[in-house]
Amino acid sequence: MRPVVSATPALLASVAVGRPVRGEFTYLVPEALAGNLAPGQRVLVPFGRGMALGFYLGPANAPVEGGVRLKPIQRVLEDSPSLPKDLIALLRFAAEHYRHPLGEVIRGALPPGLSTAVDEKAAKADVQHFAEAVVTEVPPQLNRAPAQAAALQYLLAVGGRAQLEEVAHAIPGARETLKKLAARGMVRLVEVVLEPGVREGLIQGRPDRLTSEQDVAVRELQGAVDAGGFQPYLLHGVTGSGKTEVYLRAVEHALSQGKGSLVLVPEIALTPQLVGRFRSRFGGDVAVLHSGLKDRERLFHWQALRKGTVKIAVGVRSAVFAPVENLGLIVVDEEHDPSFKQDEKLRYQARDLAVVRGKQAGAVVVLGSATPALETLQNARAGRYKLLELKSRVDDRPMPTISLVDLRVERPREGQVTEEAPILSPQMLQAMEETVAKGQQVILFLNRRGHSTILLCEVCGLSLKCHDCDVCMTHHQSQNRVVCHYCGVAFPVPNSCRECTGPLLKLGIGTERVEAEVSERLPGARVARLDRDSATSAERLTELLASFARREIDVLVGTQMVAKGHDFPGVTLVCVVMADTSLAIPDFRASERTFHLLTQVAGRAGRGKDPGRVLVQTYNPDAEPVKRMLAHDFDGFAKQELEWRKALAYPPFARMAAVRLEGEHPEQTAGVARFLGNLVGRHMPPASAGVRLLGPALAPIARIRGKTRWQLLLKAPTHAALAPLLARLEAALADVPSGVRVVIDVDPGAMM
DNA sequence: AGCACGCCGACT
DNA sequence: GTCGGCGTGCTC
Repeated sequence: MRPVVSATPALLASVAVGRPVRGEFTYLVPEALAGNLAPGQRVLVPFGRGMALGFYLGPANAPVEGGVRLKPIQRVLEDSPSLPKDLIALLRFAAEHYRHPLGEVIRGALPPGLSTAVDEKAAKADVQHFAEAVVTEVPPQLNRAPAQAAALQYLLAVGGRAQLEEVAHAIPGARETLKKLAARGMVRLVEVVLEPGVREGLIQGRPDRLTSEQDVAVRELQGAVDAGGFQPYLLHGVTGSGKTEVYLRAVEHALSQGKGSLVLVPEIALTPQLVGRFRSRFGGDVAVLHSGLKDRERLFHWQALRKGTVKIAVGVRSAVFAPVENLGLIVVDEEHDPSFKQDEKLRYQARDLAVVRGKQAGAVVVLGSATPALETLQNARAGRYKLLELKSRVDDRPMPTISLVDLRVERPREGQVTEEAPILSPQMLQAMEETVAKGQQVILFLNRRGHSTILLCEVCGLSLKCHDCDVCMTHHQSQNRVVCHYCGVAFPVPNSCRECTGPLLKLGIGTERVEAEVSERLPGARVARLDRDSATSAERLTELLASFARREIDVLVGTQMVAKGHDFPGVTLVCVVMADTSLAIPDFRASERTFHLLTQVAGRAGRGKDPGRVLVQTYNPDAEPVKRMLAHDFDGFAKQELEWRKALAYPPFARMAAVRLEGEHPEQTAGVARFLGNLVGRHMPPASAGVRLLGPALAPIARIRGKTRWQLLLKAPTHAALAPLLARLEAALADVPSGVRVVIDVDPGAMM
């Protein structure tokens, strides 16, 4: 019997609108479009007063309740969907899990060229202009043309070839000058039409021998790629054990099987070597995605990946949404790194989404680290991830020897509190002297910017604090200012106490002060500093790193920027100026962070032919992370830390969420806080569900820019137990006055 | 996010 | 009497 066909119901479409509104919207499908819609397509829809960019998600089955007047889809903006199916699934998951409007999530994942309501446009190929020197030295006939001489000089200094843009940046007006030089035949101007990813790349050999551990890991991964399907791995390899080569081989293998790969790294600027190795190994088959890309380049890479002409994407956390076709492999390098967490808009953890994406796409996922996040380690222990270990370094290089300097005993100088309390113990100074004398390099690590971190009145004992935030102002000598590291406000250094005009003591050390002291105590050494203040731009950062790699610097003083995956073979000594700084932070991950940081920075030592040595100054030699790091005992540390976390039900044994609010008017903010606090109280799941409030209900945690910030912390055994409560809260946010900003942060990373 | 609606102060 | 301040609320 034929089913009764009722009068043709209007075709309905479910559309996510690229505006910060929750939910999906239902639109009528005009007859003309009926056959032309595919999920993932960008469409133009009437929304409110005007038009909005929308994303067609699929047919809508039920018309919405209540008498809403449905509007028709206005237009389809592209023939084939920008969004592949598997990405839609991932974005849906992210929107739901991290409680963010789907339309916004989708829009945020697209390159700028596709995130506005305009018709599809193909990205134009990128053209780069190069200048190449034809001569090898500045000829005398340029004596009377200083500008041309300077431009040519620059070109020769950088190896005879540079991008026009770069020269023009260094020497204003160089574009014209170089044209004149070209007319004289001294330089050649070359136009290079770039294929995706083909950039300057050093050709670096593919080592033909792997360590036996690397070999085991590579074979395992290749097998998993061949088998197809989801399989997550934890690649736990000590620093210098050659994890990158394992990634490269796995990606190579996936490529040979026609499968695409996605490689996530914490920060491109800090990992130029890794990017360089991918480029030189795979050339035009790699798209490198980072925040420095111009809109056009971003669009270009997106489309190249979408079409499948480029099969490998290397990028920062947002690249987890890159449209890699036929995805076979996902790599997350330094998976423990906190920069995989996005802290605004969609508050996602890219490492976690990478695993979800792998599951949805049926891909192999490799999370690699020398010091895995405890979450990841627990997943491996529970058998959810397969464990691959690299316990020895490549070329049989020994692990660096680590020793402690107990600052309670070894006072750097006779230790009265003075304005210029010294920082470097005799042992550390001596080690540095020896190292520099041998022509080797030193890294000095201190996780604090500035000169001194506290300005304390000698008479009344008050310390200088930010007017708006409850934190001490840090003295930055180079700018001759005091700066609030919380809100960024800065003003000239006061020469006396605000309250009683007493003299100010400068206490608490930062990298600036360390740099000054090293320069003073090691007069012959070339000293530089690497932190957010000195590396003002990405170029400046690359420049500093390159200069250190070229051994133009003997001692590099820096914050965590120096700790990440750099490979400087000349570094044989790593000094930790004070291991205790990150331990005092009131965060349940403080200990883990400290261990990670210390291990990462120690791993910079001895990556060349000479053995490495690490010296750690501390006031707290019994602190667990310090003690365990000394013994290279990650497993012992992790075991202890996991037991503690389990006993107190912290992640990875529980899920957490923070509800944070911030408002202009204290009373209004407090009112909203009480309102939300009550709401949570009223809708708290039964005790059996295990959802708990952490600490005092809603408590003010900080002041920033004069606004009080409140926070409510929730802990639950599973995400499923937490989600309904969050949904409840989210629904109530509609009633919150606009003067108060509320953010729900699921699994809030380091916040406590 | 836009972009309205809406109810109180300084202007022709 | 009206222009316009931005608080509040809605968008298929």
